[in-house]
Amino acid sequence: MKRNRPTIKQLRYFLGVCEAGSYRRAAERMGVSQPTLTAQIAGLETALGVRLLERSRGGTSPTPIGRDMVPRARRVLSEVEALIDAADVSRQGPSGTHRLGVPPTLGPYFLPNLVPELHRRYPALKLYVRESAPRELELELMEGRHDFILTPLPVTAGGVVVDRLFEESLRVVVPEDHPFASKKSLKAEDLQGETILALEEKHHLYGQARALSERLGANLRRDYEGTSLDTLRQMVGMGMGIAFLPALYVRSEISPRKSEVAVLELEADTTLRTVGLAWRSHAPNSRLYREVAGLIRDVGRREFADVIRIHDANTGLSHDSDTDVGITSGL
Amino acid sequence: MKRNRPTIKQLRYFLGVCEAGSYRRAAERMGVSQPTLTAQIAGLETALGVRLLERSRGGTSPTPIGRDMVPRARRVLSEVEALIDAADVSRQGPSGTHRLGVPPTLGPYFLPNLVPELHRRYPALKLYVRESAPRELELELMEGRHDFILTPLPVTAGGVVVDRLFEESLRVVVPEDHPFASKKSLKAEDLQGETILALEEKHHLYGQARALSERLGANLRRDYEGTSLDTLRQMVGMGMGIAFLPALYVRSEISPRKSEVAVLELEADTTLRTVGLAWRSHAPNSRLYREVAGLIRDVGRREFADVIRIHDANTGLSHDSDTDVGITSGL
DNA sequence: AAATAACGATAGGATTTATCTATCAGTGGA
DNA sequence: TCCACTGATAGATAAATCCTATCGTTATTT
Repeated sequence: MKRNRPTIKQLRYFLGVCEAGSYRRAAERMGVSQPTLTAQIAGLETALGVRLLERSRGGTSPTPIGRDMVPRARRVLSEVEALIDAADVSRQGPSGTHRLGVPPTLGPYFLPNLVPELHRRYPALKLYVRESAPRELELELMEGRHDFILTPLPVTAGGVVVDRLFEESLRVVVPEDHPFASKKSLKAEDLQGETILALEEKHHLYGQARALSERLGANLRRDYEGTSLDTLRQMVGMGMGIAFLPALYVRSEISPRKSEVAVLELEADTTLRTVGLAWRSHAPNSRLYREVAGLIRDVGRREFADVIRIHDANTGLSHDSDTDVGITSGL
Repeated sequence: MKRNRPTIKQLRYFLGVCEAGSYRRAAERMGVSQPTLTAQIAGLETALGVRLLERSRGGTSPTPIGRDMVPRARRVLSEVEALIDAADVSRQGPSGTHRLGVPPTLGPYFLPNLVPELHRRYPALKLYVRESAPRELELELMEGRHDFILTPLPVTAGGVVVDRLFEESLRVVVPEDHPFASKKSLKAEDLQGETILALEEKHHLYGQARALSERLGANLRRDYEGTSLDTLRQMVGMGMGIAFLPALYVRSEISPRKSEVAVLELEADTTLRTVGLAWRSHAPNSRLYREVAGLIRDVGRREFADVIRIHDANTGLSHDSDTDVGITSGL
């Protein structure tokens, strides 16, 4: 006696017969032949090793054990239906939980503007945002920890599609009692000899600060490194030095009035970092991610026109020319 | 593109690949070939119309939609496992909810002694007891409302197996102020001219009372019929007449001391009714029901030896010689 | 008592599905 | 560049599914 596993089909037929009260009626109702039901239910009975139906002249009704199985079978089928429904919803448009990796230097200041827009546009889509040091984002993307990442460019890994978004300028932040505090902008040579505070090395911002410091003849202070933009701001406020901070952060977190630091622009067009959206070139949702990139540009144009410079959408720029091919056609 | 329904197998393979992180590892782990997984999961993907896995060099991991499907698939499988487990339990021994039909004149007085015994013997078995008028029990058994019935004999319907259990004697119940009240037993001729109270016609007891009344020359009172043994007893207590009551009822419900009625034996060996256990001859659980019949006899011998006469087990007595043939072999 | 009707089971055959082995094609790392 | 790993594909075979037609039994009708 071969004891296979029950199949969904068998359970469907079983319930059909229970509801119809007869093989023949059930067969007609379900659009199959009566012998098919006989065979499938016989298969289910040997699979379970249990007699489920009591056959008689006047029809068929479940045995006591069969009666116990009816609600169980129903539960199986309803779970399957739920699964199919979920898939159907997915097919309508972007859905599921997509994991977005962001650098802590960008996420908290940009995403609050993006998320509501995204939710309005793709109601079935859930975004799971995780912060990681920019250096690690790229690696984690390849490892599959993120589905797509908001990351400083360039991205060096292969098999990754990158969509350039915008360039963010840096601002100079100085203590309120610093001689510069009264100025509006600084010339490049003003910084000579100043002490510069930076984040830890794993952050992209560290490299920028170091390059700028070297070029302008300032001293990068390495004994105290900030672990976040907020601590960096506080270190500046304490008079430990001055810092380069992303304009986006400055705009959303430092209010000009009640602040112990002053913000200045720097007259040097190299004080920028380029941010892009990146995903694995095999990701089945490339189309969605490209649309999200467009959305980010829109939000940037609308909300942050004064602090970032938006790039045009780049249709073909990628490290890997194969774009999305997938069943997910509805995107 | 053919959009079938997903199968349990496909879901199993899908979860297998998700857990293993690669088709090949999953194939090895699950004892199938890798192309099998490729084909089945491709089938699942087209069935759902959704891309579930992201294939790449380093292995395979679920897409965002696929991740949403994982817990759903797991739920389907665990429901199926629960169903299989339930069947396995059933196969160990009698289980499920069996519906026992009993006449109200027997159930409340006999079952309290049987049920605990039954539960001890078949822990997985649940008994759903329903009372019905004896006349209707037989019909309802055939209609499938009961799985087996405790019923007065004879049973006339075909396709029913009957196991005779015991004969229950009747007692005569008279008001306390009745001349008979001081006697211990009555002779047949004592009842001549007495007024006899009985239940409604649909109860088996009515027929017995009528036959006895006719034979002994007593008057059966038809203007007031009792709806239950208790009302009958009360009617006797009020002095409306005397009644024949089942000895089982009398023993469990009428205490000799604080009662407004007196109980007497009748010296006539026709004061009996025969009770049997009956079930449809096609019932897959005939074996169980026969065992229950044995159990009932044991309980009767132990608890009610003074009021009922137990029949021997009848191995072959049935209206329909075909006995149980079924998968339910473990009984 | 015989005909009728309804039930599920069975037989045989066409079709589809599931699975295997062997091989291919792409990709990342030594 | 070659090696090792991934999943996809091709072709063959075994298994399952499902159909039509028919059988055997039982309950009702004539």
